[in-house]
This record gives sequence, structure tokens and C-alpha cells, in this order.
Amino acid sequence: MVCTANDLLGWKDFPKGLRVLLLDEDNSSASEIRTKLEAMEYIVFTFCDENEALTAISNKTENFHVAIVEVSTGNSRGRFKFLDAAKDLPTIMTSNMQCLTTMMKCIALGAVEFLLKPLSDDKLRNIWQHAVHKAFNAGGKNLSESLKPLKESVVSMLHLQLGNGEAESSIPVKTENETPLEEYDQEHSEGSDKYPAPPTPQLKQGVRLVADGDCHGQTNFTLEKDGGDQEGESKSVDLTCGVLSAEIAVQESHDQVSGETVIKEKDEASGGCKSDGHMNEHGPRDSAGDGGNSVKASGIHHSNANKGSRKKTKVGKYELALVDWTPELHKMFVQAVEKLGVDQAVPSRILDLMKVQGLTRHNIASHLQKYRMQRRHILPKEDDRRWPHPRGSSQRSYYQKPVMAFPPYTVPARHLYPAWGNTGSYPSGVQMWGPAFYPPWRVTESWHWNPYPGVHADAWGCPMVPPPAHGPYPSFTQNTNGFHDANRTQYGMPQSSFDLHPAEEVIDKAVKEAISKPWLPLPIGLNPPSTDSVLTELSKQGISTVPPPHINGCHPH
DNA sequence: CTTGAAATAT
DNA sequence: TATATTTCAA
Repeated sequence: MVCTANDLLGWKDFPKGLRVLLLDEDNSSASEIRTKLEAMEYIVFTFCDENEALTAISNKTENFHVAIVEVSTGNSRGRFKFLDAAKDLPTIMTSNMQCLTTMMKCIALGAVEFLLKPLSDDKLRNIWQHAVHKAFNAGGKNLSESLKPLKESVVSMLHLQLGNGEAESSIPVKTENETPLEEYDQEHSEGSDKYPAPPTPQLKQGVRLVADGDCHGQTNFTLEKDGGDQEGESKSVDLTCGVLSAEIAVQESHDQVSGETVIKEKDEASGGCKSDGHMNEHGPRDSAGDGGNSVKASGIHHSNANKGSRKKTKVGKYELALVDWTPELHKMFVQAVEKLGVDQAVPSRILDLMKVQGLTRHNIASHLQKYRMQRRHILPKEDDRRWPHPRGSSQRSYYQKPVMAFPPYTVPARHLYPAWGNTGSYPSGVQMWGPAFYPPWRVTESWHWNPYPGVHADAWGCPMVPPPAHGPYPSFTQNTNGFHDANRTQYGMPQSSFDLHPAEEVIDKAVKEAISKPWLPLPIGLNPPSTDSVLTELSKQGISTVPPPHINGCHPH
């Protein structure tokens, strides 16, 4: 969401009056939930019987904003029916049991969330989000009557929040999937939507664009290509998560003093929208003296993540180019390499292909170096033996050995390109070096390089709430077990050094690979939920026909 | 001038 | 430690 904590402050009692349909056969549970919800000023309508609930919604759907429906082994069939009938109503499923199949069915049938019992205050407090989400997501069309006013009120609230007119045009009530709202905080927004940061020196104010947590795969980077490396000019490029915020600071440089050290760092203050007004302000509006300007584009970090450890390059006397190889950047990089063919992939060409301004050939060379090193580390030793690198001599040809020219898009390449291991700084488990060759149709969605330690992602690459021991999707770990069989066949235990490793590690690798290669067929009908294909697939199979495998403790129904 | 790799810095 | 930048030899 775009809404920052600040935005939400004004909403404090927002959910007040939201009407919640509660369907729970367990009386004590129902009353407990009801009590909690009412304490939060939701209006709760409790039903023990799903037919009553169905009647209620069919009579007047618009009376409810959100539903909480308990599901158990015994009543799942009916609950599915309810879900199906209540498509217009954001429905949260809740249960005592952790059954992946059931969860999936619920979600596939349109449930907005699956919460494990007990429903804590924390879980309940924000259920309004689903109502709002639905309100915006449904766009104009299927928006139920009850949600329209909700939507309007939210819009107006945000409006007020933004206040000072200018930005109002940027409160697009988008019907698109992603962030419904975006806040542009820039003075001249004539720059198209696509290019947030026209690097005119005139900009005295930063351009900030707040994006929500998930990185939609935009790749519009617009960074000024500096006119050349002039001394005294400092530049940093920091492309992060979604592209999105750019900050241009104009610093005055009186004269090109030799040792000038221009260091710019992101303000340490984390908290979302805080603006680091200070020093950049003084700069005169005029563009005249743009002696040293720095362009910085950075995504908004998740509030917890930045502790002001912004990378600052210390400065020599030359440009300082800070490149943060974000997922998007890296993706572009890989795509470029892929396009060129590995043997043709030299920094200059990659640079051309990437068309990311602000990147230098050096940056790419460096990244390429790392990329190759990783690959090489991974490549089966055979290859090394067959194409030993001539040490002193032609270093250039080393990487052009046939394996690099591997035919694109062939699955067998799989084992050759495992994940670029997670490193300490990126614990999320999804960072990887993409294979140089993989089906491009999946590229965009399967790329997850999560530079933010605080943000976790699950095996499917969906952002996931960090650790709560019993989060909404508790079964994922079990789930990964499902990969093993499939991997054992496909994984094929290459000629690598894995042989000697204990099975555990092998399995670990396999799991990682399965996780990091979502485009490959997964065994149990699991596909990234992020794609519709999953849902359709599920609905094709799981719903009307038969639920997939059995996960322990799971009742088929 | 470009590249790859090593050295170095953060 | 890992990654990004800088230096350097070819």
C-alpha cells in the first residue's frame, strides 16, 4: 500500500462501523471473535449456520463489508459453497487446522486470506484492509453497493491527507491490480508518469514516489546520464525495489576544489515519508550552477529495513557511482546477457542493451565479473577440465567455452544455474542469479531478488509476512517436502561435487532450486500463486474435481 | 579503448 | 563476509 503510517494516523477509527459477517459454528470462538471485533468498533453479525449466512448475503449483500468464515474438516464443503456465493464479499477464512489444500481451495475460491485460529487482536484489527482493497480492486464494475461509499471515503481521506492540491491528480483510483494510490510529491509533475525523475537541475526538491511493498516489475529507470565524468561531479545511482523514488539534490560547488568530498547520503530517518529537506534546499532554483549535482533514485524501503545505512561512497575526486544491483537491475542485466548470448556478452554491449542510464560500463563489468564467478563456481568441473583456462594467456576466450553457448531455453540447463546462494545480507532466500537462459515468458514474474532483509518472501516469491511462528501460511515448509520427489528425477544430481555431500544438503539444494525456479513444473500442482495460472489450474483441478495430494493431517474433505 | 581479473574499499 | 568500485595488464 502506498499509505504510510502517517497516512493512516488519521484513520484511526476508520474501521468503525464496518460490517462484518462472522460465520463460525463454534459458539465460544464466535463470541470471542465477536467481542474482539466489537471492541474495535466493527459491527458484527454472527451466524452459526451457513445457510443463514447465505441467506443474509443473498438478501442484502451490501450490508456486509467483510466476512470471516470459519472452516473445519466437517464443514468445508459448505464453506466452499459459501465462498463461491459470496464472491463480492471479501471473505477471510479461518480455521484451527493447517491444511494446505483447504487453504488453497479457499483462496482459489476467492477468499482473501486464510487465518489460523486463534484470531488475535492483531489479526482482526486490520481486516478492514480487505474491504478497502476490494473496494478499489473491483474498480467500477463489480463494486458492491456497500463498498462504494467506502471507496469514496477512502479516496477523500487520502485526498485530505495529501492536501495541497497539486498531487491530487495523482490519486488515481486505479482499477489496476497494483497499488491503487500513488503519491507523487513533486512540484512539476509534467514529467510523465513513467519517468519520475527528469534530472533537471532545477529540481530542488526530491521526487518521491511511494510504492508499496511488492516490486512490480517496472523497469523505467531514468537517470541522467552524466555528461561525462567531470571532476567535482558526484553521482550515485541507487535503484531499488520498485523504481521509484528519485531525489535530486543540487549541491553547489564553488569551484572545483581538488579534494572536494561530496558525500550524500540518504537521511537516516527511516520512517516512511520523512523528507530530508535540509541541506538540499539552499540550492538556488536556477539551474545555472549545477556544478555538482547528484542524482539519486531509490525505492522506498520498508520502514524497518533502513537504518540509515545507505551506501555512501566515499569520494575520491571523481565520480562516485553507486550502483545498487537491485532485482530489477539485475534482471535487466541477465536479460541483456541472455539476449546477447553469453559469448557476446561484454560489458559495453550489455550496457547498450540495458539502456539504464547512470550505469557505467565499469559497473556492468564488475557485475559481470561477479556473475561469471558465480557461474563458474557452479559449473561442473568437467567443463573446467575440458576447457581449462589458459591462465596467463587469452583470458577472453575462457568464458566462451561451449557451455556458455548453451542452447537457450532448455530445461536441462537447470542444474547448471542454481541460485546465487543467499548471502548473509540477503536472508530472504530468494535472491539468485538468474540462469542466463531460461524461458523469458517467466522471467518477469519469477525474478525475486530481495534486497531487503526485512522482507521475506515465500517459496513462491510472494511477499510474506515475516516470522510469526504460526503465520497465515504455516504449511509451506511441509510443502517443500513435496518438491523432493520431483526433483529427484529432474535434478539428476549432476557431475558436480554434490556427490559427496550428505543427503541433507542435496535435498536442500534441490529445494532451493525448486524454489528458485518457479517456471519449472512443480509436483503438487503448486504454482506461484502470483500468477493466475495457478488459480485457474487450481480451479480446474482442485475445486471442481479433486484436491491434489494429501498433506498430512489433511482431510480431503 | 575495451575487457577481465585482481586489488581494494565499504 | 559479500558486494561494489577501482586499478591494472593485456
